[in-house]
Amino acid sequence: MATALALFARQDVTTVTIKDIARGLGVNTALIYYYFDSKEDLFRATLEYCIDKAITTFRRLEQKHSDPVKMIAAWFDTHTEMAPEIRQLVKIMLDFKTSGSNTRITDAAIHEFYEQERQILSSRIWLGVEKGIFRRMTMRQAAHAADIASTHLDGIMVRSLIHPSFDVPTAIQDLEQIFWSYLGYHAPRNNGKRRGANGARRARPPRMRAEREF
Amino acid sequence: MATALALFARQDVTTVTIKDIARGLGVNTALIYYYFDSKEDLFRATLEYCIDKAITTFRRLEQKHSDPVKMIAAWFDTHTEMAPEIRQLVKIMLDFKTSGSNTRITDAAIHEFYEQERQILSSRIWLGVEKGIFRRMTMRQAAHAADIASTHLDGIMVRSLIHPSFDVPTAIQDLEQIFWSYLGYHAPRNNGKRRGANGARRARPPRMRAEREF
Amino acid sequence: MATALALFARQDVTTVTIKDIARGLGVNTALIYYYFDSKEDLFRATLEYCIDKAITTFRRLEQKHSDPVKMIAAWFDTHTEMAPEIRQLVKIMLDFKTSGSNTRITDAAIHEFYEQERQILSSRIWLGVEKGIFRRMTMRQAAHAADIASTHLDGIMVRSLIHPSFDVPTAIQDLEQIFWSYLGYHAPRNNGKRRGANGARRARPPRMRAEREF
Amino acid sequence: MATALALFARQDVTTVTIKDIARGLGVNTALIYYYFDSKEDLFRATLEYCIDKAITTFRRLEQKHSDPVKMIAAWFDTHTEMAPEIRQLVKIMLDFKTSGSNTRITDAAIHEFYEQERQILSSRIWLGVEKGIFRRMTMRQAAHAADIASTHLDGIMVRSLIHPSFDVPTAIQDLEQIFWSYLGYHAPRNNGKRRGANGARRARPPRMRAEREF
DNA sequence: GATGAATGAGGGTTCATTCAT
DNA sequence: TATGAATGAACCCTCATTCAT
Repeated sequence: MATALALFARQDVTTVTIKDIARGLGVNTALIYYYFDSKEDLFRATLEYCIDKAITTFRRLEQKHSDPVKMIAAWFDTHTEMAPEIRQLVKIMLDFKTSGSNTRITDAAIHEFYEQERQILSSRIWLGVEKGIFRRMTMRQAAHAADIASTHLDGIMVRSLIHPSFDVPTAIQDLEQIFWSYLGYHAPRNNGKRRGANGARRARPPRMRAEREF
Repeated sequence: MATALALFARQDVTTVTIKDIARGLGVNTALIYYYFDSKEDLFRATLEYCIDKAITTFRRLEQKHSDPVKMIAAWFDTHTEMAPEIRQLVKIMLDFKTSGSNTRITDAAIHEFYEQERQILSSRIWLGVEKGIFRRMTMRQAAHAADIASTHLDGIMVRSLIHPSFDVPTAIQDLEQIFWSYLGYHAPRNNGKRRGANGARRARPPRMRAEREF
Repeated sequence: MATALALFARQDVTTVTIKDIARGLGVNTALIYYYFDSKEDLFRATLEYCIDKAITTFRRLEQKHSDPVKMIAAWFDTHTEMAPEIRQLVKIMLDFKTSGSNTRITDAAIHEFYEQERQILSSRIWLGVEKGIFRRMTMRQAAHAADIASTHLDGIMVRSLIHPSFDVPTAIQDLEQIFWSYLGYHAPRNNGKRRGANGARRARPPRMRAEREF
Repeated sequence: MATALALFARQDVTTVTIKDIARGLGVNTALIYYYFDSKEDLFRATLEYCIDKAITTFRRLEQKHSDPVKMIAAWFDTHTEMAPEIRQLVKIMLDFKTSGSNTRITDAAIHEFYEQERQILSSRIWLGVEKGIFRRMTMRQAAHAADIASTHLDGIMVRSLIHPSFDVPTAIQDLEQIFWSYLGYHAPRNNGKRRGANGARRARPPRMRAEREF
């Protein structure tokens, strides 16, 4: 599935042949049919495998960080670090939708993915609201905020699919800034400590004055 | 090309056959080859036709509205009204990118599309900055703001491709609100007058308190 | 269909490949799919074509001979002359039955074939009964007599499929003799005149003494 | 082989896969190759097994009945009772002939089957001739008579393969009547005693007047 | 302009068969 | 004996493309 994933992410699903996948694995074509019923079955399994991986990653973030701000920051960082994988996922979900194969179960998996993302994000946003870190809002609004961030991230992924030179890390950073502002959270002077090992996220002068917050 | 466009938008480009298109037109398959060199050529032409249409629409907006706020508002409205077409365009650009056919000329067309969008938007943002309607920022920052909005719109389109029930008008409205705020523009009390004939954009209670405006 | 028929008759339907048929015709494989939907469709069409041919032959006999004895004799002669074709037909009907593809329409064609055969034969038998040439019997019994002859002929065809050296002409001649006897018709001294041009039906010493005529 | 036989009889030999047979047995595919060299080998073995069963049945009849009339009557009864098995055998012999695999040894088995049948039948016919029960004929003619009955039976089996609703018991009864007549044997008034347990063989009014005996 | 007929290349899938264990 | 995994050869079918008319 990992091999298939790599190919599905690069080319169109219909352009990837079973033979390509078999060749990528160094095995015989028929062997794929020993493990999967059909190309569509493999595609479905790959998509689900991919979604599972993403959900697991999200869940780990949730367990690691109890502080809302830190978790959300880590969530953005994860998207920066795993941009290629998430881009793959978005692309495959799109392909799946237009491939005509509408297995109920996979629809459910896709739905689950976005649902999980929303839950994890919105629950932490809500925690921040309760703690008085973020501006007052309803739970519904917290979920809505999560959706907006998630939608924008999809946009970033698509842009980077269309434009290979698109600067994903910066775009995510921009989104993050807007997001903090949207939550009414004034980030402490970014003294460079919060940022993890991710070299991609280079220090940049704050683009907005503190008092105006974009 | 219109017929091809409709099919390309619904299914994957590779799953649309020349015969499908010919059948859709009620003509013989071979006739398509009388007008286009190959399937790829047709695809390219269709993409360009589609992009031209979009650019023309944008240009018209520019000519119609000299006021920055009105033009930008109209730009959002256009995206709401023409969501299906724009979704098509995004989908086709994605397909084109993953179809392996990297004609230089089409790459240019795609680039041109985003460039036009950015120019139109950013020039008006800049005008607003100069007029003191929006917060102070550099030209570069104005262009950046345009990019952020454009990226988010792509995200909305993708979401609606993945999730057919995704509420595009509301998502665009949310984006618009965030965008005004980002520009430092405090919209006058939305008294429902600005909204055009678009029934999809139903009146909704303001989701945010005026004083905070997220 | 004639080419397919020849191959279907020789080998198992499943062993005949589309490529075999195309090669037999000197055309490209894909061309077969230009005229037929699938291998099964071709098979079905071939079977129907084959049945039509047989029915046409029978009908011609009926129109040619008004005399019951002559028509029935001609009917046997036809089976002798066209043994290869009829053997093909029987084989293909069998294959069709075991191929799992149970198109209603083809079932109907097979049924039609046997029905036509019975009608043609039994109507002439009945005419002979009315004329007093054959023994007295009901119309139902006439139809039954036709069935018995037809079933035996199928047996002859199968035997010749299993045993390539099986002597079909003699077997048909035997059946004919039994049949005349069954109808209570004592053939006039077979002076060799009745037999047609068919060299296969060589003159043979009468196997039975005239007075007993089995 | 019994499992294979059941499958071969239902579907075309080429459509039965080794996996089908293995699944039917609840064993692994490779195990079949532990006992048989190839699919063809299995097919051959199955055919021979099937033929052996039939020959054994015939031999038993021979040993059981010394009276010619009784044995021949029992022979017809056996065909009525075991119609499904014999139909299988005929079908498989046909399939074998058209499968292209012409193992000498299996040809011999098929030949042996018909030879045994002819010997058993013709020897009893001859006995009847010698005893004066049947009309006078040569040994050769006795063998020929056996062939005619056997051929007709094949026809009956084929008919029932093609037409599942074909009335095999009645067809065999018809054949039997014709056969007695052919042998010049005037059956005693059928008082219902001779018929065995076979319910399928319902009493029917004699279709022929005694004095003419068709 | 427009069509019916024809083709070559290749894709998904199946299946008899083998091999290491 | 028995199995899971692996393979090569083919088969059916599709499709972009061409050609004669």
